[in-house]
Amino acid sequence: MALTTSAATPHPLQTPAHRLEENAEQNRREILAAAALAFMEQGYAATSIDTVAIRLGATKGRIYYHYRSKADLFFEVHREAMLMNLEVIRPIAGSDTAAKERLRRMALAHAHLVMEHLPFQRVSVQGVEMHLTGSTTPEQRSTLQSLIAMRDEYEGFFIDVLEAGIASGDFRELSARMVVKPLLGALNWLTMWYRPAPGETAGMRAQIADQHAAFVLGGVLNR
Amino acid sequence: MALTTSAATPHPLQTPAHRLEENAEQNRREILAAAALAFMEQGYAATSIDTVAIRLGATKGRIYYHYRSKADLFFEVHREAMLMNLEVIRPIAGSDTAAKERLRRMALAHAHLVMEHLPFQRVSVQGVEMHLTGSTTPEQRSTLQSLIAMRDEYEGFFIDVLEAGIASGDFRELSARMVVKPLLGALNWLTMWYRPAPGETAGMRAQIADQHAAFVLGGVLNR
DNA sequence: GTCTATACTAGGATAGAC
DNA sequence: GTCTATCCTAGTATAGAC
Repeated sequence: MALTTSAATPHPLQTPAHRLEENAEQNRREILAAAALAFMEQGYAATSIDTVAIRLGATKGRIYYHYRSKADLFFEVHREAMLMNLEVIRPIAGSDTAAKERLRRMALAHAHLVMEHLPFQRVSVQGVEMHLTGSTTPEQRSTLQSLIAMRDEYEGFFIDVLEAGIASGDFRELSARMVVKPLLGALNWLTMWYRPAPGETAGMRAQIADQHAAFVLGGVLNR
Repeated sequence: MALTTSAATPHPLQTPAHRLEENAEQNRREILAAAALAFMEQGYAATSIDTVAIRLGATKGRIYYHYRSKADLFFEVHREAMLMNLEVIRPIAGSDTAAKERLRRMALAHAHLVMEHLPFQRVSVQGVEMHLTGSTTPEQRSTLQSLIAMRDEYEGFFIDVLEAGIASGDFRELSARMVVKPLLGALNWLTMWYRPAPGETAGMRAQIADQHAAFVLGGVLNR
């Protein structure tokens, strides 16, 4: 091995800036994924930074260099999950389709999101129950607010399609704000029991997603 | 105040044995209720025995006298919740009613159970996600097994009525084992968002329960 | 039966070496 | 940028007084 070549982390002067940022970005994503996995398996409170680090084949130091605190790490995982979901659902919610079909597609997409990004989605559900109210810094509180705003926006997409369907007579005359809870609850419950089977195919996930979409659609349909 | 009268805890020789046991039983129930509340608000891992004790206006000593460990305390709360649910649902599930109506009543009852015993039910949901697999003693593992058995029995009641409805053609041709997940998920999601409003009436809860029962019934109905 | 005092450990977070 | 070493608090659990 040549003594003059750089270590794993190249010297800034030898590397274009954007390349560096890519690496840093990649690094952070790797940490987030490991954290999401740990939070899914043990829950936020029971997860130690050490176990996340070990998962990465590293030590605390690496994590604390990139994230101020365990709470911040959790928030980043949560934000990542919300951004992902909004990005997928927003175009479907905004599409010019009958409420019935639109809701079916949204439910289908959400079920797929949950199954295919399970660790992040599990964290996102833990975020709902999050009990960080006491010990958070004012800075973290504002982060928490923005996460809640994203969640509200997301729920809003479903409320909108429900109201459209009620107005058109496709759906029963129900309270959209109320029924959106069991609707998303049925889908999010996947995070509680679904774990990918060893040799699972996309077809098996599609079947689960179909069943769930049919279930929640039936739940609001007029007959 | 007479000097000869007993303190809060009377001497055994002055009190009939069954009376003593009632007091002990009452004492444990009080601890369980405080623990359930704390576990609901902060989650199992983030709850300290100290905070449960403070809630009781007592100290750790009182709790550790009655329960060996925090895990045992959690298990007792969980068991209490499961016993409660089984007791309510079993007779409905066993009643000689058409599947459609039977499921509606079971869903209604479950929704009411969740709302009216929220702390215990929230713990029961936390139990599903429970990650105690590593650090439990063999004794605790067997307790955990019995809790899982109760949960399976409970879920079984819903699977049975679903299969009856499929056989009779009232429900769609779906996999009962699969659809029971979003069904109970929709109802259990109540533990995530429902909190009794300050001056809440039984009528308001009945309305929520009705909406939920209608939703899950619609989810499986044939059309 | 409940309290106070205390032993003991895990884990969040930081400092400084490399 | 990551590691090692360390500080420090919080919290489980127990012992012994009352």
